[in-house]
Amino acid sequence: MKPDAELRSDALRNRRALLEAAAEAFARHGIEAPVEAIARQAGVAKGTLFRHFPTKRDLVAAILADRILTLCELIDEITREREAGLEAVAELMSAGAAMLAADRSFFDAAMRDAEGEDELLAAKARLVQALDRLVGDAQRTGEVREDVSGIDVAMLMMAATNTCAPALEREPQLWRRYLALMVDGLRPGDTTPLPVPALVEVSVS
Amino acid sequence: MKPDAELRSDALRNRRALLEAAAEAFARHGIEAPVEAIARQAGVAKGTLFRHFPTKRDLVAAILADRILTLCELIDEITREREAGLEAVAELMSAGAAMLAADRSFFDAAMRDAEGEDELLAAKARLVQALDRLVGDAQRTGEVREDVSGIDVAMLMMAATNTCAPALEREPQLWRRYLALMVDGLRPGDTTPLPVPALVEVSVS
DNA sequence: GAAGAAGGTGACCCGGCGGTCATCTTCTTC
DNA sequence: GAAGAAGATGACCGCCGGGTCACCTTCTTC
Repeated sequence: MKPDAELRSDALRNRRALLEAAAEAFARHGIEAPVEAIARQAGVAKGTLFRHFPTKRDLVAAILADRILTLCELIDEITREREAGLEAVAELMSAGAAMLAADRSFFDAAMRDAEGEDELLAAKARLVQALDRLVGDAQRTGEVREDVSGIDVAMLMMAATNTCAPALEREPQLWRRYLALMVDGLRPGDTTPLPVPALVEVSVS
Repeated sequence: MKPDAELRSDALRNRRALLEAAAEAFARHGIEAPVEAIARQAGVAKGTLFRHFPTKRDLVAAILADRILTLCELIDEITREREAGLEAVAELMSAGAAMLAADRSFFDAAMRDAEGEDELLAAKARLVQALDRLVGDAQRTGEVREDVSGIDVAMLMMAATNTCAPALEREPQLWRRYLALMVDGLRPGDTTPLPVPALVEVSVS
């Protein structure tokens, strides 16, 4: 996709409206939100949407990349302002899980294959790096067990919200319960040896 | 649906073939497996499927109820043959998670609203009861924290597999890693207070 | 303000899927 | 073995949703 600067003024406006409408639609209805509805919400025709994003997949990827970078910035902020340790990890997990809970499409999008979507792959790589640093710092304080990685933390965040997803309307905070249990599973001490290595990257064929 | 005994012999045969084909199709392709393919696999026409199960939903419910009752029997067996404690709970979680990992439709089906599907509601109720007993026994030994319930255990089982689901083909055992972390979260001792009460029943509008 | 390029439009196409029904076949019963 | 009830069939329907394209509109540039 062309850089924004090369776009005509009306095209740029439409592109932004589309991204905004898509973000809202995906959050509310999940990744299945029809492109037609997104275009209508943005005040443009379907053809316009497909001019900016040749496939629905591209649109999803654009929004997901943005979300992931937001998370990265949050990690940087926590790293700067909080003391390293389990609390810092828990704070990040809580914020990330809240984002996942507020956006039905986030999990689905995050776990999809991102092959060929460079922007998205870069965002994911940056996230994993930031998470590993946060977790590593916490491990050095002795507050987090040694055998978990940044990706594990991401997986647990997703696990806590995703399982509650169908119940979110009734119990919008339910994920906090399971996140707390999972944070307790990160403590060192009396632990079960982990039987399988963690994934190396968060992507899936 | 009529009791089997009242069915004509050919109808009974077809019904069984349909259930078998559906179980396999749902396990392999998830709940989205088209009814057409199920009918073909069972060697009957689509109309026949809809005679036995008026909606796809009914077919899913029938299979799910069967799966849930299998889990119940497993719990009974563990209760009889193993000593109560965290190990017993972990064994059940492992078996349940393995079932979930082997059947892409299990989670989706389990979290759907079951309103009006009496057979299914009964099976779910029985499962929750059995889980509460298993967990309660373990708590009495002091090996499991006091603030979790049977439903929590079910949720964690689902959380472990569901989050790995997109990666299952690459890493079919990955769920074991997260299940182990979650089991460690069930230990008493240094725990975070759980911020939200557990659900009372596993069903969702 | 003319001209052409960039962008916008929406009717249309297509494939997939759940579900229906008039019609034909098979089982059961006496 | 006749009759009728129960069951099976598969063409058909309607809906949905992603994606296309020939044609029209708007912006930019000189």
